[in-house]
Amino acid sequence: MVADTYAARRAGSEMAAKGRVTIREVAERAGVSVATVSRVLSGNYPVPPATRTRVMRAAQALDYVANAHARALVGGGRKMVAVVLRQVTSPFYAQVAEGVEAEAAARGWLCLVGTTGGDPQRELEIVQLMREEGARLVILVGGVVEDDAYRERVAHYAQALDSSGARLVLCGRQAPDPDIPALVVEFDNEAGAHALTGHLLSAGHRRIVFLGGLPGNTALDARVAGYRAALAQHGLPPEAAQVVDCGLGRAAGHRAMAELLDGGTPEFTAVFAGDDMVAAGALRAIAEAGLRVPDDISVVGYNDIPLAEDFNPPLTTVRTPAEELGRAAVRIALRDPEHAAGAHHVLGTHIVVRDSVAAPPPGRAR
Amino acid sequence: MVADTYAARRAGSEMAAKGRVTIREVAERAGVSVATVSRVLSGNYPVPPATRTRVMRAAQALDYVANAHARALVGGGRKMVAVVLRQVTSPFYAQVAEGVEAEAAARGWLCLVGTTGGDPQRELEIVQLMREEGARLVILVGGVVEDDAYRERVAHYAQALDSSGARLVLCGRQAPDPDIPALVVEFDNEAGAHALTGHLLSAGHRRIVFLGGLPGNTALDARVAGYRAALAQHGLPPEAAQVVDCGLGRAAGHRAMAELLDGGTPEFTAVFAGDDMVAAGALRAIAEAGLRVPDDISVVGYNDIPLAEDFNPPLTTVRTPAEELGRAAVRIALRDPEHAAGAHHVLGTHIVVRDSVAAPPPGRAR
DNA sequence: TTGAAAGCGCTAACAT
DNA sequence: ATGTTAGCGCTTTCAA
Repeated sequence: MVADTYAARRAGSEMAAKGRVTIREVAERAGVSVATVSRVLSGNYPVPPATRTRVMRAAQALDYVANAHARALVGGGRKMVAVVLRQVTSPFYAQVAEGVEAEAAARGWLCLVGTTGGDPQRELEIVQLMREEGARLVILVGGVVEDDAYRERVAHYAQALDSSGARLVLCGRQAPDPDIPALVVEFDNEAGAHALTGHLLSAGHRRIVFLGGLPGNTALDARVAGYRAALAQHGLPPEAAQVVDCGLGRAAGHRAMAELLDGGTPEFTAVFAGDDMVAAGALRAIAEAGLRVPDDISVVGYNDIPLAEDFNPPLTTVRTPAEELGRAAVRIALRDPEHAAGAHHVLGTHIVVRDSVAAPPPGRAR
Repeated sequence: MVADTYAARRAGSEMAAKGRVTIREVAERAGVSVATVSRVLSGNYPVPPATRTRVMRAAQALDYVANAHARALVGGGRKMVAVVLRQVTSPFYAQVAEGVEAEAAARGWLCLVGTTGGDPQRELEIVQLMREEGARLVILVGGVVEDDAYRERVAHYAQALDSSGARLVLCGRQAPDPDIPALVVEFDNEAGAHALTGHLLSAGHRRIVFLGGLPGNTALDARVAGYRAALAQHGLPPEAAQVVDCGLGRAAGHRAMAELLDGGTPEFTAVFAGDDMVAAGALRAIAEAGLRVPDDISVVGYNDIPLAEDFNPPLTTVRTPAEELGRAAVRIALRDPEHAAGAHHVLGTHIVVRDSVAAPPPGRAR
């Protein structure tokens, strides 16, 4: 009596071996050598139609799939790009990842995704893993607090990757040293923030708080710099700048805004949120405080995530073409590998005007 | 005269070979055999501290990283799980992917992500790729139109994966046949839709349109079924059900809603959107038509994506714990591999009440 | 305690 | 036109 388990059934027909079907089994079934099978499947060598068909049939019948590891071992590695980001659920990061994946797939490259949760230690592990896996392109996405440890880490990644023929791309963060063999692709955050602050200023606002600073984070620091520069250019004193370093995320924006509103009607008339998620939190806190946007307070965000248009009210923000950032990263890195090292590309951004900005309320202007 | 290029510099110190550092180089530097190095690095074999240190130092100095392909070839493959989904920018899918990634990472597994854009052909290619790559777990995420071609495809995936010792998990979609060696983890869409429709009914609505049907898609079909069942249970005739098969996505929801509103004030008083993105589009169209939510029309969505709370008004919807879906998929599949095949797990959902539902306007009730 | 050697599945010379 | 064979980098017996 034999139990009719999957294992038992599997062992039955086709004489299927326990593990995967190998090229040798295909060769046997087709009555040729493994070399011939390899040639047929690789398709890079002339093989007479007759044997070709025999081999294909055998492969099909056995449902053979090549072992990518064995192939990579002898062929010098598969074409694979690795994206490393904080989290995939951030709309902005997700779009970048999608861009990378799309561009990679279009060129027949594989895409590996790793998330760090913002932990440098984890980032290091992931990069190591990607190296082991033989990724030829490692793309680090998103801003980070740039301290000495970071600089050293990135220098090490770049050197290590470079010495094994792989390439490092920094997406939305800077290279600690221009001599490092890494390609940088990012947005001009300072210019974007400058323009956006200008938009607020033009509407008549003078007391604008920047919500979501993150000292050391290059992306946020650049936005803060643009904000300050715009204020200064408009003739306002340095003290006019009010930066709340609450960090990013909807929850942080909500909490910080609630605190700001705690003491009754605030002095400021506009809020520059570090990104759209912060803006979402701020919007919510303002509504909870019984204030209206943009009548009582104007709010702007950054990134123009897909749902920014659905906020209440639709959010005025800066469009940073995230998917294009991802696509550009792989396109540039792959187009001209040699020249890419040390290169620095900046992608343009522009303001998207919607309904979250109005003139400050008469009583509180100035 | 020698150009001081990176290549030249690299060739200089350390005698670094052109490619990656291999175990042999480490062995040479440490003055031991490759076997010893392997034993030290694997750590699964007693090695005297003295040699151990020597080897570690050599590996460190050379910045050695093992070749995962070679390791996989001899060691039977790395622990890797593959997630295949339509796109990463959908908030719902992104959350599922994050859950999978998190649970996999926590167990030391690697996570490969592939996107299909909804193309069955591409899905097939990706699954093939994952097989080549030696994924031990392939997770297909999201609903699909379930036709004969689909059934055949999935049966083939499952059989092929199973015969090479890998496992197939269907996340949010059904197995075409319970005998197929695949694990299914999904939500009870019918129950969720039933409850949500009941919520609308309790508020006094009788003319509710379902926006976002997608005939053949199991997830949507189940929601429609729940919607119809609730209507029937409330004593309404079958004709009371009005299903608009516009498919999913914000754009589709917007377009379909705009059309519905084209002929002036509509007959229906509430909208059941197929998911939150459709709801976002519908909300927008309603606002553009000069109508208010929930005063003129009530709207509900499905999935409770992270930003549903920020819609205008905050959206009443069904919470489907997407990240937990992803985590559960890998947890269950890994916990009891043998028993997982053919198993079917259903995760609970619940309504999240916010501000997008009110009683129908007096003049239009009934 | 350590080394030598046999493969893992595949490709690419090199033979025939 | 097709077969034989030498590795790719690593782990793991089997000896010493």
